[in-house]
Amino acid sequence: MAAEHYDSPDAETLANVVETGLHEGAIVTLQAECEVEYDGRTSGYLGPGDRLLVCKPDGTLLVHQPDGHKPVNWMPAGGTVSARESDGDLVVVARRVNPRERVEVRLIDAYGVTRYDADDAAEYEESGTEDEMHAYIEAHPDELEDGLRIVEHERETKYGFIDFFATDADGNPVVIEVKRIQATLNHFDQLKRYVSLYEDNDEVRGMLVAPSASERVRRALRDSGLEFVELAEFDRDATGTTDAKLSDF
Amino acid sequence: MAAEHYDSPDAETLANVVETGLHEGAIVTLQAECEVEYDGRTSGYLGPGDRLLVCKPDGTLLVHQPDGHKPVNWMPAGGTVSARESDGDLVVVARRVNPRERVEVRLIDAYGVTRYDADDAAEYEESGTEDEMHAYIEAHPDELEDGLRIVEHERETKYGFIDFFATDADGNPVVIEVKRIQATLNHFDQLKRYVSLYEDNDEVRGMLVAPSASERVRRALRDSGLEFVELAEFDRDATGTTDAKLSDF
DNA sequence: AGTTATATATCGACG
DNA sequence: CGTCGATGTATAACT
Repeated sequence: MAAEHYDSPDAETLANVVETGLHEGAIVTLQAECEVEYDGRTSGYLGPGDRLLVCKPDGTLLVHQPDGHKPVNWMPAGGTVSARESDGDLVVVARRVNPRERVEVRLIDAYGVTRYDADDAAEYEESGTEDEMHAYIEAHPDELEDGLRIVEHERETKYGFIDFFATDADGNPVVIEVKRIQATLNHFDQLKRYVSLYEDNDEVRGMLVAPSASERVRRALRDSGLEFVELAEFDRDATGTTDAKLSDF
Repeated sequence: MAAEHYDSPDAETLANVVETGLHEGAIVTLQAECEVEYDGRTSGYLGPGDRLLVCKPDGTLLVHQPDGHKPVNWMPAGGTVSARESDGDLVVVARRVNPRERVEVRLIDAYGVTRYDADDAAEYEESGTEDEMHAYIEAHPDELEDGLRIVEHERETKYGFIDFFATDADGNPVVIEVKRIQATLNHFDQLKRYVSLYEDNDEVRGMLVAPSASERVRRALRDSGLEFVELAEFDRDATGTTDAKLSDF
């Protein structure tokens, strides 16, 4: 059996399942009333309540309340998760060094614990990312503007990487920043920063490529002499980078 | 009992526990071999493997692999999670409308399922956030520069919100952007955008306040005539906004 | 519902 | 190990 469950475990069982399970590469989940302390980049306290704890062998710890996508407290992978008894209660502690931080969960009442020896070699295959949008633009620069020619992809400058450095039909340089999602003011900022590298050249153009942009962003671009180009849909298959086996649904 | 566990559940039991549990406000966790499809903002496929599923009554669905902080697939709160039989397998589907997206998990082999009627009224109390840093600066502007006077907090402009609008000892205006973490190029961008609103006024200063900044960011600031002010530690208690009951540890 | 900015963001790539 | 930029970012605040 890949999963072993214990109902209403005592502190000793809990400590054993957590410590041994994690050491042997299993995921350990607990249902328990608990209180939580965090100290690190900020600090905080969560009073007693029923939560779901997930401990992974890579040092990940998640504390989930009944609502919401994000764990209320957590530790990312890379640290250590351990369990010890303290005053008859079990205390689960997750730590890491960089940055130095700690999550401490004191279990008041454990309803259940499950050791799960999960075997998973699969990797997630994703399609429609910004990388694919780049590949599509590189293959179809005309979609942005007639006569546009890509000169360089990911050009490094002292202010960061420019998505595309191109030339237009008249041979003038064009700095291009590409976003997969609706353009924001920060994206405008980013483009402006890159264009500012060439401010001694009046001929240089700046182009923000995205599926959409708010009126405020469009105005900011206009005010700075920059351009917005809408690119909503791009043929994901045409890039040749997709190989996910998606069944039809 | 707050938690009910079923070992090696059949598809009917699974469907019942998921549907009934979620409907009645419980968290449902599953250990199962499964494959996952996502379609929405992007699309993707995850081949068969052992994962932990977490379903919450608010429509949250999490699919966790054995490693890593982030779920490999998920649905945020606000949608619906449902379970149905298909070809003898159980299929868990999470959907939402805005944006329109769907996660579909086909269970190949379920090792265990737990219904958890969690009761949690506590709220997380946090200290050391950027809000508190703002409160500290508002109470102690001298920490940034002698004679500095805060004129306005969160000033709205056509290009977004300015953290602080202030005047220096000489009465010149100062635009201040505050970051709780090390300053990045994006933060520099943001400050520069706000300062650009006053570019007709040569006297206006721009100040980026953060615990640290990379050399690249400092150079970018210098090149644009903007200033960096280091504010690493601020007395969290002095702001009067903390009321978390942190036990000493 | 749309926009803006924050986050204990996390994560990956690159130097 | 630091820095930088993407993320199906999620989330809160405000319009």
